[in-house]
Formats: sequence, structure tokens, C-alpha cells
Amino acid sequence: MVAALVGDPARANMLTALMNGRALTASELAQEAGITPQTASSHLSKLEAGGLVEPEKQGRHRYYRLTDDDVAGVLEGLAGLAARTGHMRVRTGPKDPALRRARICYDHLAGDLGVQMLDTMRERNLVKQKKQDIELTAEGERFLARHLQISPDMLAHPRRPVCKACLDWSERRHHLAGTLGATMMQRFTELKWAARDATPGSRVVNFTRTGEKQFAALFGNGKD
Amino acid sequence: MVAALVGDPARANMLTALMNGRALTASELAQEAGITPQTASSHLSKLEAGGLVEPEKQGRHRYYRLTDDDVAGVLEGLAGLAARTGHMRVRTGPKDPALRRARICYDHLAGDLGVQMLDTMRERNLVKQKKQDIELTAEGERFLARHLQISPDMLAHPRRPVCKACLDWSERRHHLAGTLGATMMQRFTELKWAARDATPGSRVVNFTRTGEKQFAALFGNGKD
DNA sequence: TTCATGCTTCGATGGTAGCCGAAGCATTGC
DNA sequence: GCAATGCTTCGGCTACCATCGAAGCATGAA
Repeated sequence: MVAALVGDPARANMLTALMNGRALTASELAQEAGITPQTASSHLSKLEAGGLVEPEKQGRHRYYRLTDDDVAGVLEGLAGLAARTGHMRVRTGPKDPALRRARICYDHLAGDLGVQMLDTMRERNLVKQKKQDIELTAEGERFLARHLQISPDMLAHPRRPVCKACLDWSERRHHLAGTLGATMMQRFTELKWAARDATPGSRVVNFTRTGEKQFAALFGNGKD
Repeated sequence: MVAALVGDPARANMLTALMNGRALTASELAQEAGITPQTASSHLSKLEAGGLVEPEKQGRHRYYRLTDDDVAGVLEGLAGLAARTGHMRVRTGPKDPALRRARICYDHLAGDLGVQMLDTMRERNLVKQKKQDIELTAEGERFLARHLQISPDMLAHPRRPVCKACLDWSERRHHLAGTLGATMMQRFTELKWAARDATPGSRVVNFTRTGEKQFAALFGNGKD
């Protein structure tokens, strides 16, 4: 059973270390998990058998990476459940600061900046939030049209909601999902404010110098 | 850690039994998991502490249900990972026959009928499938327009793919997701061929007498 | 060849957690 | 009141599995 694999603390630490999409060697993972190489080796073969990680041999190193985005998605989902009940492990969230700051969650912005964005939008009455449900206000529509050239008809979709609160893995608070979240992320990319990291499989989102400024001007909380 | 909760076979059996959205008593869950009531009680309090299930007292019974759809979603995700590597537990999939036959997976049709539908569409060259990727053929577009009044422009979405293969929990094979999957399910509902079960939280999809016939005429495999 | 590094396999140990029997509460019914 | 049902708590047993030391294979360097 897959869940049992993720359930062990040592293995969970390894998987967490791999969540940024990069591949790590067996010994690096052992260090991450705080166990000896022998133990790590045993865990890694189990994870491999369970299809959660894939090895790649290179010289005398063995690199491991998460099998694919589906695995990362399920892990993020588990982390989300863990976060909201406060039953997280002590070793929480991603260590990689870039990943904490901004990353892709499915198709929208997550991490510190993602949470900050929703916070600010809520404060300025661009959206109204009731628990999981988020609604775009008339003020919000004007704001989007003026500053990001996003019109309401771009957001319509028969099934997917325009706005949705998505629990943030690293911040344990909500960020913005739904078609609006996706469209905004898309716009940031088009405007060259931000781009997904070039490393294959990486979920990190890098903001450009000017992109960061523009973003802060719209959604900053004055803390940066 | 949440994953450890799901990792235990007995608890996994209980959660599986709850996947149809109905609430079950502690003793029923004990029986499902094949353990004594004492043991079940211990497991249930852990699951409750982890926020995976919620109790509801009623007379001298205690009903448990999954906390919400997020939990069900993560569980289905885990089941999906487990299925594709063949590392499933022996006790596989939902026991409830209605749930095996037809249910909602996010917003599209899953279960026996969902798999059957994609099978037939593939056979008749309405779609072409390469692993995860599915493409609608010209023939498929004509078919959809004629029989279900679905036109290609109804399926366009900036981010979400029109077709996508989604691994079916109970059948361990693919069914159709994406905007097409969602739109088709929506159409079935509008045509009164099928409807989500009235039980709150249930993911079962009930087909009407005529709906079943119509569906079989379009997508039947002659086995029913 | 010889040595060093990275990783795996083997064997033994120990801690943890699932499990059940028995007893203890609560609720319902008589 | 008393008994029956449904569930929980307690205590002890057992089995599993994570863990590490030591030894064994590979690969690469000298």
C-alpha cells in the first residue's frame, strides 16, 4: 500500500526533500532523513518498488527523483490534509527557500507569494472569502481588468469554479486556485514577471527583478 | 502524519468502506476491516484525531463519515498511485456495486461505465489514446455533435486539456477526464440519463431506465 | 593493480503499534 | 429497577519493521 510507504517518517522526509522536483543521491537523501546509508538504501528500494521514486545511475552515484507530477500531487494533497489538522510532522514543509517562496501548484501560484496575494486581495475587497469559497467582487473585476487585462469572460468555465481556496503546503494557509488563479499565473508568465524554473521537473517559480516589483506594487504587504 | 493513518491495512479498509460518502457505524466498520470492535474503536479515534473522519452520535450508535471531499480526493489519488504500480492491497476497490458501476470522479464519470465509455470511444476511433494523452478525432467531433449536441468550442479552456486519461480506482483502467469528460457528464445529467445520488456526500451516479438504454446504445460493449 | 567512494545485502536487535480478552460506561428497551 | 446492545478503556501479548554494524559489490581514480 502506497500510503504506508509515505507513512514512515524517514521515507516522508526523503520524499519531502524530493518535492522540489530535483533528483538527489542516495546519500544525500540519507542525510536529509537523518539515517544511515544502509537504512536509506532499504527505504529507497521500497519507494522504488512502490513506484513513488525512480532511480538514475550516474557513475557511482544513484540519483532518485519523484516518478512524476501525479506523485507530487498526491504528496501535496497529503501535506494539505496534515496541515489543516495541525497534525504535521515536526520537520515541516519544503526546506528549499525558493520553493517556499513561489511555486506551481497544479496550474496556479503557491508558496509565500501565493498566500500573500490572496491575503492582499481579501484585504482590499477584491474577493470575499467564506472558508473554502471565494467570490470575486465588482471591485475585484475592475482591478483585474485595469492591472492585468483579465476580463470576467476569460474566467468562465462550465465546471471549474472561478475562485477556490487551496491549502498551501508550506504556509499552511490558503492561496488562490480556480480559473482565476490559473489565469493570473498565466498572465504573470506572459508579462515576463515570472517563469517556471528551467530545471526539468522543478516546480519553483522564479520572479524577475521587475516582475517582483510589479507584483509587490499590486499585492505587496510591505514586509519585503 | 496522515499517510501513516491511511497506511495501516485495517484503517485503509475502513476508509475504503466510507468512500461512497455514506456514514457507517463503528461496528459496521469493524466488520468491514475484519477486526474486533475494541481494535476498531482505537483506529477510529486515531482517524478522528487526524481529521480524516467525523463522528456523529445517534442513539447508542456512532456513525462515522469521511470529513469532506478533500479527504475523499486524496484517498482516490492514493488509490490511483497504488493501482498503476499493481501494488494494491488484496482487498481492492469499493465493495458497493453501485459505486463500482458509476460514480463521480471530480466532475466526470468513473466506474465500470466510465471505463466502458472510453473503451468504446477508442474502439470506434472517436478518440486516439497514447498513454495519458487522448485526442479527439474528427469522427469523434461529429459523433458528439450528432448524439450529444456537444460542439468543440464548448470544450475549449485555456488551461485544462479537452481530453485526459484518468486512472479508475475500481477498474484499474482509464476513464475519460478533461473538459470533454466533464461536459459529457453534464450532458448526461441534463438529458436526465443519470443523476448523482441524493444521499448527501454520495458519489454514486444513478442511471435512469431510459438513460441506461441510451448510454448503452452509444457506448455499450454488448456485455450488459 | 590497489585504494577510495558510493551503495547494497546480511544478520541481529529493539521499539512500536496492532491486536484481542476482559472489564467499564453509556444508551435503549422492558 | 434490570438486562441487552454499542462502544470505549485497560493491560498484556505478539509481530512486524525500522535501524545499525559489518561485510560485500560495483565504479572510478591513481
